[in-house]
Amino acid sequence: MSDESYSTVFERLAPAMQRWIWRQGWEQLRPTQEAAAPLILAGDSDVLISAATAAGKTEAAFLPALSNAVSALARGESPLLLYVAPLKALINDQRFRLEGMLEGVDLMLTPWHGDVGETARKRFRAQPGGVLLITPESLEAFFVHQGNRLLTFFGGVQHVIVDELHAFPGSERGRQLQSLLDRLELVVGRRIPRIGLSATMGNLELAAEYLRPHDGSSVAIIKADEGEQALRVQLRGYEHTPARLSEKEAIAIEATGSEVAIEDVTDGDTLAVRDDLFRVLRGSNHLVFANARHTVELFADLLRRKCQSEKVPQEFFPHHGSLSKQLRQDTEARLKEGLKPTTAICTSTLEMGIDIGSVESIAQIGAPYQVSALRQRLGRSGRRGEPAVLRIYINEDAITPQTPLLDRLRGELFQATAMVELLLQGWCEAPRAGRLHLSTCLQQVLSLICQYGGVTARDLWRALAERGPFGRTLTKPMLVELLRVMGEHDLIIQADDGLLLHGERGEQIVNHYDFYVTFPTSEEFTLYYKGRPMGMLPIDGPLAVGQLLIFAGRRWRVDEIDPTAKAIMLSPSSGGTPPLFSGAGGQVDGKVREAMRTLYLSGIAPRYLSRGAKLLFEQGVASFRTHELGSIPVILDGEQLLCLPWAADRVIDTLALALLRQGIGATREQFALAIQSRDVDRVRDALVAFINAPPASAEVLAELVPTQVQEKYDPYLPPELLNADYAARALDLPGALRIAEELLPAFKAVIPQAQGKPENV
DNA sequence: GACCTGCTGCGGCGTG
Repeated sequence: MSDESYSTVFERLAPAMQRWIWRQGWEQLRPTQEAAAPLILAGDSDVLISAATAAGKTEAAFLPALSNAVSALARGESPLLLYVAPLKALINDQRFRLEGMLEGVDLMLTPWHGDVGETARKRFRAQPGGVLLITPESLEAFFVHQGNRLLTFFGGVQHVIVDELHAFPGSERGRQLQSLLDRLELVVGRRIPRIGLSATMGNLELAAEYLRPHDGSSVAIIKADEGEQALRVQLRGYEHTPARLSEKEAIAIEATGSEVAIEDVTDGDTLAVRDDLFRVLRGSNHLVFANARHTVELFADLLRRKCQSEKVPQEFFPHHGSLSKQLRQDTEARLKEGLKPTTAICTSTLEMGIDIGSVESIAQIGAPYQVSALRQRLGRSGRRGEPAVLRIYINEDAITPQTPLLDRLRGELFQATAMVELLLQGWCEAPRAGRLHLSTCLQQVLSLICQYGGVTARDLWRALAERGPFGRTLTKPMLVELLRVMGEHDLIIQADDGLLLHGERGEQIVNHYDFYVTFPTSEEFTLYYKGRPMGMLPIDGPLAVGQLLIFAGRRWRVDEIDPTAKAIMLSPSSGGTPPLFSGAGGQVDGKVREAMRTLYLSGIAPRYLSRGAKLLFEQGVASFRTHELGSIPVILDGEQLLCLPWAADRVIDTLALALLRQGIGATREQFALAIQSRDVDRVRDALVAFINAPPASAEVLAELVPTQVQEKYDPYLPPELLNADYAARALDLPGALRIAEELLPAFKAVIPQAQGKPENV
């Protein structure tokens, strides 16, 4: 950037913003800020700014947007800058950053989310304008409760800033936000320039289409030059070794009244991971990511006990979404202050947004599901100029003559390695497009009725589809069917003049505060110790008084369960197992599977693999070669045919359903398609039939899935719509057809037999 | 073989 253009942009900012820049001691603006400012100042286009964390995205958006607000003030207007973020904590952080920028500027700053008190709300309602920092849910509440005053509150809006944009596409919340932003434009009667702030994403064109549905190509995309941050990776591999005591021995010892130490019943390889974490992480700040909350609890407990037995200060703390706000904030504050060495063992809670400062290294237990998540996690590591450090820990089963072929392939190690390779290549997943989002559509219908006090079907079509974000996938017959079934459930009624109003049930739903949230929430019990809340535990399985569990990195006994208050009283205990939290599986991208195949074919272990990991890698390659999976990706494995399509989970699921439809049992097992048949000819004929006469749509296959209800308002959808929604969400028919063709030659070849597994005669 | 996110308006009562 030349001096001339620097000064040009700088001089166009409001004097108050210039003073703020001086106070920061900035000698120049960053290229992203230079590029964004003229576009935002002009106020006639949407802008998507994509950069790694801490790259000055917030300033790139706010310095010019606030400058526009200052100009409007000077013209005697009352401008509004609307900022939407996915996390309350992010709004609280941004509030303090913006306070400095607003010094000497007559703009009110209003954070607005569920924890914000009535006083601040009253102040904004009395004098709308300034900067409003809000969540999608609280914005929804405005439409529900202030439908006839929206113009008063939002009439002056000049820009909408969407922070952490990458968190939105593909989800219910994402669609809800798109709908609300469009409804806002409908209310003010003009296009409001949108500014999206995003981490690196796999496909910025799709992100732009998210930001401005129907017109993504008009969005100006500004991508920061990430620079060359060095990355140091190590991937450590462990083969399973048994615990010191078997389960039987442990039970026998407990029966005599003696206590069994947790270390004696924990697998040897798990303890080895603990020991390595303890050895390398002690003394500074780190994040250890685990894929599941119970893994977080297990390692937090093992490391805490290790600190105790070694008589050193405690510095390992758990952090996940079911822990109480207090416990989480204590850990966050300890990390941020940086006074005492601190390692948080966490789930994706510490992946995004909240300011915890940077940490020295990142550890990851188990293969991640998405490269984009790995990249986000890595973004937390590496102070300026220092390399980011990543350690991945992979545990695989020990190999015995009984070990199934799939486990011999060391899939988790190869998945983790493939993801690191893709990370190094700069690739990451693109958001999923093409979903119907009928659950969210139903919610928006109810919300629109609140806003306008009644709407016609024609109004709904115009608002949601013609100009709104549902237009790409929602058809008129679908909307008509949705409205019909909403009437059946008494969610809506039609007045004599054709106006749609809330039915009795619809009234109940919109009047409950849960209505603004568009994703489903499970019933959770609060855990108490000495009257102090420790966190929330989702209860799906049986839980009994006297049961032992690990929570918040400690061991507990359940003393009392109060179902009405949804409360569980605990007391400390020495035994316990981590609670199991339920959940559906992740979805791995096809590109990751392809990268795995490349690794198997090359047989060359990358240098960042530890000796143990290299050993597992070589075992995987050996099994792959022994069974000639490179040339024929199908093998007879006991009573089943095991097939390796090297495709996305969604594609394998679709293939399994295609076979199921023809009477052949098939399921996805890890990255394989397990076909419950030894009859190669029959499977080949089924594949040929699938290719030559494919089902008319993925919906035909989706009908075979009994568990389609997943989203909040799914229970209200009629079978056909639910089925269509599920098919668009979970299946990929074109992908499955492509892979079926690729697989077909293998089923024409002589299929080898897996070794090492006893044959049923 | 999963994780995360979020929540109004109003009445009643106590306190400074």
